Amino acid sequence: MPELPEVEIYKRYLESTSLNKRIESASVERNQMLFNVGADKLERLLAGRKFQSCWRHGKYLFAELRPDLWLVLHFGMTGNLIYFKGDSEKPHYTRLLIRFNNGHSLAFTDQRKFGKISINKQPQEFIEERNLGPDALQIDFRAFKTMAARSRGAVKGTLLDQHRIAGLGNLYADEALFQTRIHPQAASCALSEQTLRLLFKNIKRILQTAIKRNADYTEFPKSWLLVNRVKGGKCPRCPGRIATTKVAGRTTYFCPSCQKMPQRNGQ
DNA sequence: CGTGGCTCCTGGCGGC
DNA sequence: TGCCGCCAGGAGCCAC
Repeated sequence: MPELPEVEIYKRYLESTSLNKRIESASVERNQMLFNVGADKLERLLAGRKFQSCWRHGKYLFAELRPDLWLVLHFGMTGNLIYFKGDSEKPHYTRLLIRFNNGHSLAFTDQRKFGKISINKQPQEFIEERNLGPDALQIDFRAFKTMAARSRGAVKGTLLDQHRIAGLGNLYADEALFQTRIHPQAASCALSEQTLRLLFKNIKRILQTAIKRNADYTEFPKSWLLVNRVKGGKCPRCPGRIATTKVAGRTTYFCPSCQKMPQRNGQ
């Protein structure tokens, strides 16, 4: 599930495989994923150009074709990038295929088609158009605190709202709340400054650790909820059991014994 | 303004 | 063994 760490890994993958190579041709295999550009136009925009740089904001990946022309990828739930030799064995679920002049190709694959492909003049323009919040790795504590204080709903919903903070999805939101011992239903504006500071630090640490480990869950610390995400499973921290509930429409895993609702007077 | 519910899509899995 | 229905998950959209 591509959340911020996965998209950061895709960015590095694109940078290490596909930068500064002339694009011979491109083909759109499924145009329902195109957001603001037609298949013909996208193919024409890509052909003959090179990816010059990459940028990431939240769960969005931007690839520069020209200073005022960027390809924008969103990976939905099952999106992936695959760089491969030749185009004989095109990967399953390829939605956009980009052929380079070195005989290699880059495929944007997406089994469930929740991903989106678009074109924009500038990443910043796209971010403003979509009204995205600050990137979860870039946001500072002041902005984080203000954002949390303004949100009256459950803290889990706040963390998932890409307009407030961009990059966290269902799994990493649960992880951050678990590691900070916050109940996912707690109102975010009811959290003390001390708790918010801890949550802020944990979000950064969790995302950075995940990136360092290539977003490979099998390499994550055993103390994380992510690797113990089984209903009724043992909490890695206390004798309690992992439970599930729905928060903000999402299945939420948490430990009811170490993630308590905050008391009226803080904490 | 905020939120809950529905929708898109597909494969995997539990139940009968 | 087969089939049905449910679920996962990001995010836009609509109704309240």
